[in-house]
Amino acid sequence: MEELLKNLKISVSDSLYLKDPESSELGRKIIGNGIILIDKIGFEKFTFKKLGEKIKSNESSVYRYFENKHSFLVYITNWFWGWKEFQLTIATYGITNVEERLQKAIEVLAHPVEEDIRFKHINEVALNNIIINESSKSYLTKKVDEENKHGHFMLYKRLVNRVSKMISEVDPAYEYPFSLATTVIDGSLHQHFLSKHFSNITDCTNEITPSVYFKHMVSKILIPK
Amino acid sequence: MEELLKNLKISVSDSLYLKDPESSELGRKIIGNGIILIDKIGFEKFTFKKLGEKIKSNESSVYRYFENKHSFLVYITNWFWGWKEFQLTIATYGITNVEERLQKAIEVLAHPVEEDIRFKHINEVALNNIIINESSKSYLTKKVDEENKHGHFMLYKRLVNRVSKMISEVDPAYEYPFSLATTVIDGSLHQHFLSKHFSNITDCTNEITPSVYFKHMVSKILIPK
DNA sequence: TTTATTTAATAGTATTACTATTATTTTTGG
DNA sequence: CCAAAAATAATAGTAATACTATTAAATAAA
Repeated sequence: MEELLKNLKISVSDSLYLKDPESSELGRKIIGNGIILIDKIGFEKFTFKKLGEKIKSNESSVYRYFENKHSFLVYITNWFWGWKEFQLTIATYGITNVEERLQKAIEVLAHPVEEDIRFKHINEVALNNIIINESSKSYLTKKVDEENKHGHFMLYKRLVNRVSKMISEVDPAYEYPFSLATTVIDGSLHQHFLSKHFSNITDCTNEITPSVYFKHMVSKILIPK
Repeated sequence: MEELLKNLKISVSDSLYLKDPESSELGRKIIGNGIILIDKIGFEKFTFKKLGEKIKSNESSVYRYFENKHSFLVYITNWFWGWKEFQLTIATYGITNVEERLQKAIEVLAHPVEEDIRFKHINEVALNNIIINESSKSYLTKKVDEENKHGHFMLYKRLVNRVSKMISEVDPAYEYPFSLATTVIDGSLHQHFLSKHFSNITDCTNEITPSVYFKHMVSKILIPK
């Protein structure tokens, strides 16, 4: 099993890059170091010039892979959600009890991220920080609708669909499975942020993770058939 | 009552501006038109130069009121939360039944915003759009902690506190009143955004507003004493 | 009415977010 | 293994951004 998983690739829509970064060493360096750099200095201060310097390559080389830094952010965000869905699939595989499965899913979604040895060039912890701190900037723009049309948020939407389906399996009569799914997914990012920077307006801590809070929430809202 | 309320001023921490924009005609023009402009072109494209042109004044004049556009965003965000708290206070005043009061509070928080004639120079609908689309950019920065120390998010935090207190009044045993309060407040902004741009991953519509969804959620989670 | 304050106009700077061109290196296909 | 193609690196250039600084003109306050 572990061996089998070593050749995995999260496939991200090709409209998000000019040249597939997974197709070359330089491309993987761009992704790997770009994630570290954004985590370190923040998306606003991040530039392709700085990234070029960091990987001892050139600004223009980075531009050959991504149109601009916004596309880069959308790309790594998609990668993250693809990776999450993949984890969710593995973690819930074989669980036949629908309630138990949903609880497991929430745990995977809302628990703090740990390093994944299966993807060597990507630091998942740094990426998770980016998802918490920067990812909303990928859709909070005037071009959302256009980008959405081009499928730039597909992996996120697919994940929401999957979770909402799990919700409906537990309680087919519940009227807001989509909203609840997005509340859990995006809300847990937000609670992570709050526990780090605004600890006095959240109950989430290192012990009581957002996962605990949301599992409790969902168990109260849904009435198992 | 209406007459009394006409001289209201939402007071925003003075560390957020260089010169109080409420203290002059130009200042109010900056606020009023700045809100319209950000709503129109988005925060990234918004500059003080463009705002200067719009109000037929000068870029440098705007800089005498605000250090930079980020401060401007934090200022109007604070104004919004101050205004919301004010509305909440009025709407829940005199309701003695704690459950009813919390439901009313959620309604005020999560319902789409309407124009408020009491503040002539501010277009609350445009401002609400900004809160939905841009406000998270005010805290998703590398300087959050520093800014937070200076009290730049106080009005938001005060509102969360107030709502969490209402939650605890309904169910003193509930363990996550803060997280639930932030989930309702920020989650409803998010659901508004989704219903506008990602309608197929939310159940919220013009009829089923986030307010309906969150009122249901809270009623399920809390067990009235 | 003079002084202080506010506002407007102009100019200037470093950085950003790119594009374009050319040179050099690497890859690959016959 | 060599030539052609593709990828990468280096350099230069541009318009816009996010400011700062200075000075002039208008307005308000003492």
